[in-house]
Amino acid sequence: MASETKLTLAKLAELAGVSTSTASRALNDNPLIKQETRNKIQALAKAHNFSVNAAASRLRTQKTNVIAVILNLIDNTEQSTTDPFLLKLVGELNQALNAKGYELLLSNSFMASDDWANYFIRSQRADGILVIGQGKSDEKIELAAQSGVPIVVWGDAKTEATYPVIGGDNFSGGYSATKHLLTQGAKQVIFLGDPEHAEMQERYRGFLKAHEEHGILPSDNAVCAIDITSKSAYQFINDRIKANGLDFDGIVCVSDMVAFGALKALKERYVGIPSDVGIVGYDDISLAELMHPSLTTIKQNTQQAAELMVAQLINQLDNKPTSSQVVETSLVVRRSTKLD
Amino acid sequence: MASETKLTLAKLAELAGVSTSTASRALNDNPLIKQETRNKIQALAKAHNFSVNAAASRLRTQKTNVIAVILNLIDNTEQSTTDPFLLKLVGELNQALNAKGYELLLSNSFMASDDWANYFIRSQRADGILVIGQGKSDEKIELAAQSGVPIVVWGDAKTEATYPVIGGDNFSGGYSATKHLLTQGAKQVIFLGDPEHAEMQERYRGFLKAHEEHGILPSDNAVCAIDITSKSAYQFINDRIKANGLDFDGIVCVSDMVAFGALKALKERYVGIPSDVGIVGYDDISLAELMHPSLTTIKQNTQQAAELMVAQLINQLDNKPTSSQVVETSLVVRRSTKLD
DNA sequence: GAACAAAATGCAATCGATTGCAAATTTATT
DNA sequence: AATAAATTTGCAATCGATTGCATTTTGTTC
Repeated sequence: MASETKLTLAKLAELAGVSTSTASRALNDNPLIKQETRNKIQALAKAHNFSVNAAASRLRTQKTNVIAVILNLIDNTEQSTTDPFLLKLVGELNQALNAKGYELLLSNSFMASDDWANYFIRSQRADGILVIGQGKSDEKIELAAQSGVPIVVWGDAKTEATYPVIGGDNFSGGYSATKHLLTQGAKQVIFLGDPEHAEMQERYRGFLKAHEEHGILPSDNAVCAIDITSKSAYQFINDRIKANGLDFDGIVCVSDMVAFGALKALKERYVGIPSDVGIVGYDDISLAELMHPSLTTIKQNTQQAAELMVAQLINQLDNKPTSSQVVETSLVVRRSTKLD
Repeated sequence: MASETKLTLAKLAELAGVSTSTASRALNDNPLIKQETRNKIQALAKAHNFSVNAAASRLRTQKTNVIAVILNLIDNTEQSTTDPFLLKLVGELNQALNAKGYELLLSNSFMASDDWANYFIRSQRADGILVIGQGKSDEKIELAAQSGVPIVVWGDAKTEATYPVIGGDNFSGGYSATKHLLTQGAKQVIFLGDPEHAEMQERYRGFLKAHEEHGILPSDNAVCAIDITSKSAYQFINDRIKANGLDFDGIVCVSDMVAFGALKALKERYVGIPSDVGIVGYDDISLAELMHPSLTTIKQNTQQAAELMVAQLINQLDNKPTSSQVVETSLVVRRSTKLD
């Protein structure tokens, strides 16, 4: 139905009886233009439903006002498409970016060649990159960062890196989850998740620290390296009990989804929770409190996370100094660990 | 560090000793150019990490290869940022779009003025729009569609509309959920969700049909219009039982999240599931089977949904005829309704 | 080797907005 | 009233890739 020919700035200017330069400046609220003129042109633009051609504007200004958000999936797990925590974070990033006048281009690490800097930035598709997840290796991230591209990563803030990393305090998260279980009287706590990832590694360190403080040695097979999915967790716990019997009385999980999988396996075997086994999740997704029993977990403030990430990215865009930042992290005690 | 000056097509052409036209055509694999030349230039581009300036290309070609995905939130509920189903759909859309060479610009209905056609399309930010959710009113959608913008909506496919709507068969979903409960012997089934929305309305019709077939009249207060969140559901069920006692023995929920909220309330009151109350969800999100008891639900094939939406959108972009489409919908029976 | 067809390449205009600088207009100053 | 200063506005180049048309190169045929 584009009945009239396309409305360009030039045509709008003509309608207003001014030059395109004036029109352009007026729309951008440039103080060079008399207030009255600005008002008039802005009103006219609104009346005619005019909106600046983004492609042309980006070409000319060399700025897109778009930020690429990359879900950095871990190969061969489908964590990201399923995990509500990550998607929640995407939602929060969307809000935070919009608040600062940016739009969000969504990608995952499977698409978009391996050279992010090239694909997103040099091609002028976006001004900066937000990465969700460090993955097992950070080569792609490092590569992009090396080439001077504005980039911020959600991961473990303690990571030594050339780019800022925003993340919860994983050490303290792992520590307080474990300590909580030990304090409740657990003697054999297992760690459910792959300590190879940067974030998990820190949590595992916290796990060890808590044990140390309690003067307890984790059992030999305390570390259970599994994929970060509820399915893996379910299978693992099943197999473990089948093979060894119930040789643990507490579980520290690396995500709520993992905890749910474990919970299911335990319930099916009529293991009492928390009487026989206490269980702590990570993330505090909205379902955690809906579980039965409700899930004790480590809460990470996603809204704050998103705001910090965006703030650090904007710092880079403005050539200001940047730094890694830690997001609030706290233990939320619920029924999966609490014996009334 | 962008040490060298920015690499443009012109510079690349110079390096290759050809004109920019040839370089451009070579990169686009235009058969006008000798195969040998094409190979050479493509190799050179790769070697120098060249990638075409998207802004310039979009300006010239009048095509962005970007699709805007709008999470059409229902005012004053936060359904969308929390509901895993919707976010899952976004993930699937991302895959489906990428497979067709499009990128995904994420938005929600709060930002981006009210005039979507204007904001996204006329401004040349995107070539088309995918809307997730019809909301309570479709004015914004209708407005955009009226102005001839390529647009496809996830909602109820039976909706009479000028734009194609992709959705599950809500009537049949509501019907089979209800029928299943009645067949299991339920006498007083309630409908948990707001029948004002197009999708829910259809499901409610199915609910009525099933009752009719069983020769049962739904009770007066069978319809429970609540927000589509687990919290509302939890509160509602709590209040209801407090006020009326347990005056129902089956619940048809409009989403799994709603079902979870109801489930929690029931469990806290030691209502037996499914012995006292059977419960059916909708969507089959990954957590449905992890619940205890696992949740009987209506599964909607999100991958197929995404593919259909993208296909219909591309039809519009190609000026081919389009149509609303129905996505596979099936009852998945689990423990929340099945008395062994 | 001339004549013509086919294949390959290049020229130059174009997409639409922005912005440095120059020009025109208005206001202030003496 | 004349000139300087300040305020507004307009001219024209620019961002970088694409493409219709013209031109050159290569190949074919007699």
